[in-house]
Amino acid sequence: MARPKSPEKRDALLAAAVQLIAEQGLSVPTSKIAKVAGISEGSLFTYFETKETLLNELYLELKVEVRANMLDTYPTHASLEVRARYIWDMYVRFGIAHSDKYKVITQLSVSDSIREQTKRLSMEGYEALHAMVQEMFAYGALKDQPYAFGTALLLSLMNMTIEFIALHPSEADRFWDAGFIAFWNAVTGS
Amino acid sequence: MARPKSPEKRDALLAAAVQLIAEQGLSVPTSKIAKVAGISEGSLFTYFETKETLLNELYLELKVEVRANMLDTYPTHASLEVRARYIWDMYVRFGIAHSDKYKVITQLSVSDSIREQTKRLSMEGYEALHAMVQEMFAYGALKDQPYAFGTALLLSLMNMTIEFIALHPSEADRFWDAGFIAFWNAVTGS
Amino acid sequence: MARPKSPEKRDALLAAAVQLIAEQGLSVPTSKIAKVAGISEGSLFTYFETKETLLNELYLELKVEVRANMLDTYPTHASLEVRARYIWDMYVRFGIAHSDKYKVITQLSVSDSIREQTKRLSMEGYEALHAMVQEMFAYGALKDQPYAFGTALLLSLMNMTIEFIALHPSEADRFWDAGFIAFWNAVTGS
Amino acid sequence: MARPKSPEKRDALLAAAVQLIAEQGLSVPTSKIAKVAGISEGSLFTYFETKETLLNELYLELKVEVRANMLDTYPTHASLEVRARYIWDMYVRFGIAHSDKYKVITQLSVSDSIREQTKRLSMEGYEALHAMVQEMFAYGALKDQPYAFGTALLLSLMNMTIEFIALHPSEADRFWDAGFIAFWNAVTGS
DNA sequence: CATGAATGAGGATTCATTCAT
DNA sequence: GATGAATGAATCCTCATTCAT
Repeated sequence: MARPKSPEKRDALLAAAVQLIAEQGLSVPTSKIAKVAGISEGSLFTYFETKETLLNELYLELKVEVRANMLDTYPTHASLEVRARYIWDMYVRFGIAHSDKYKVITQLSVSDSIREQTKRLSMEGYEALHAMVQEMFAYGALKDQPYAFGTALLLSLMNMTIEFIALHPSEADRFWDAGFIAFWNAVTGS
Repeated sequence: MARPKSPEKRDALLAAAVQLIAEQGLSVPTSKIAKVAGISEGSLFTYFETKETLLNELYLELKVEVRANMLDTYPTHASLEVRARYIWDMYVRFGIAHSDKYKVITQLSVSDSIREQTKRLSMEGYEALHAMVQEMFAYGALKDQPYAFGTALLLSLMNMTIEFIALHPSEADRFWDAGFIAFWNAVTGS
Repeated sequence: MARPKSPEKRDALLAAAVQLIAEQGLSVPTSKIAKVAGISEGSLFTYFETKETLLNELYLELKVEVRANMLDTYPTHASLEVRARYIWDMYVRFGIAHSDKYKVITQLSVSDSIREQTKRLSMEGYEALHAMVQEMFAYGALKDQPYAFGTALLLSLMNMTIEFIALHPSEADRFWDAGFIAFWNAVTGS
Repeated sequence: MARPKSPEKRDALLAAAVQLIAEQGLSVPTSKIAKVAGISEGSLFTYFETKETLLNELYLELKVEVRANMLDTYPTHASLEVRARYIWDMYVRFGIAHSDKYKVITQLSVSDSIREQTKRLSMEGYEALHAMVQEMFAYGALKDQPYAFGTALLLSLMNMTIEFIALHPSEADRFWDAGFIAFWNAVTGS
């Protein structure tokens, strides 16, 4: 449980993994990851027992980063719309600014290497967001749905928006706004 | 004059690929696919030059099936809402009824094995859908967006709905409807 | 033993084999040979039981062609030098004019696919040449060697000359002559 | 700091390759080579990136050995005939004593796996021999030919002699001498 | 006889993981 | 701990040959 090993190397490995997976997919050899991280092939396995472990920890780390980004300075006391827009902006901005990390999360999400346990862990800590969604629901046609439906909907529209902007970067602002409006209408419409 | 290439075998290979990829991911060995299809390992390559080709043809075949399912009996002359709901129902139904095919499409979509050409081909034939989205846009806040934004939005919500239902199958109907309403509001809301 | 099958197809197969082996080596697939010959993959095996058989028959055929070329109009009654030069010219000319056949003979000679029996057969019919070599030996330092040594020597110098000319084609005539002189001196020198 | 790459294993692989290629031709599986070398199948590829690389390095190694054998104790200041005979003896002796290596060189020379670069490298370091040939030319009918023609001639006669002796080992000495005399007369005759 | 699909034993190479140094 | 050589199962694909049509 103790982790006496150098955290720098661990981070270097994860960073290398992000870069390489974004470029070449989940099948990148561990040896390549180690080399890009400036670490020996064998040492990778003192930081991560198996490749699968590396992938799971990477997934968690990225999800944590995304969540921190969205929620650490979340304006709890602002108006509903301000808060919703805040979430939207932080997530979409992250997806655009860190397209490699975004891609990796996407790849890992559909892969079969992420354990249930990891998935569960990655979904914790979104209380503020759930609350927000519930508040939004109150006004509209989705009022009887569980908040999880709302967050899934939000996530799906944010992802769609990020991917659409990736294809049409010159009109980023326009789709950024349009996406949010669509979300707002979807959830609050009656 | 020789034994003709048998479409049944081709289909068996594709079906085996669907089953195995849904279960085990894109990394299933071609040998397993051949075995499940009841065909020798080498024969697979008389039907598909490479594994990549198999994957591309599979992708196309599945997309074609989805499209046919959505559009072959599309009620062109029905009201906008009926038509929208028709698309929604057919796609979502397909995703739920053929969760293995649905998973395979998802996996292939994010993989790097699908060629640009294949992607392009898979996007043809959606004119009716584009038209429908444009009609919907006319009424709402998204009126200035390209129809592609609308179809992306539709696709993303249908997928979200399918996946949500897969997690909560006992309440399928409820989320099925909720998803549609969300979509309707998202696109027509002002 | 009877060979009722179309000799044209057999010849086409051998010709295709010459071309492809010269270009790509002995490992050319039989399927390629068949295709270039305009014959189906399986039919190749009605003309030649195995690939090895094809190779052996090809070797023999080429050797026979070379021999015919050298000896069919051999000037039996001409002077020794004229006869020697005749052999030299005919063989070297063949090697240069049919570099593909020449290459194939060379490849087959060192390969392990030619049976002893084939090698033996390919060495028959050189009586005139042996006689000539023996006549040459009479005058010089090699007088006590078996004629086979002389023919080996001749062959080796002709091959060397062909290969040298292949590398320096612009000065073909010069090396052609020089080779012959070297041979003449080698065998008749005292 | 890790286990260092062992030159013994590299040598064992090369030696195994020599043995097996001499016996079975260039198509020996890498797996067999590894097994005979007492090394795991995968390890072969830590010593040689590809089979082609193994073959090229083997070729070079053998050529270097032959050259060293011929030239390392070459009697630079001896008479022309002594020097010529020295070359002849060393090369022919090598060919007879190491018939497996000799065979491998022959096979590789005609194969298409040897890169131009490798061929070029393998031809360096023969200055003494070139000089010797040129000296011999001075006396005879070949005086106007480039020295390369002379070395080609020498090589071709040495190879012929080795192969002839391989077929008639009981009379090795006789053909050994005869070959040299033939060479001497070929090059110095007028 | 001709055809070319079917077969399946290889074959070169890769790669996660282990372990000697 | 760090290193990278060692391992060998696994993978995609090839190809001579057979055989159904």
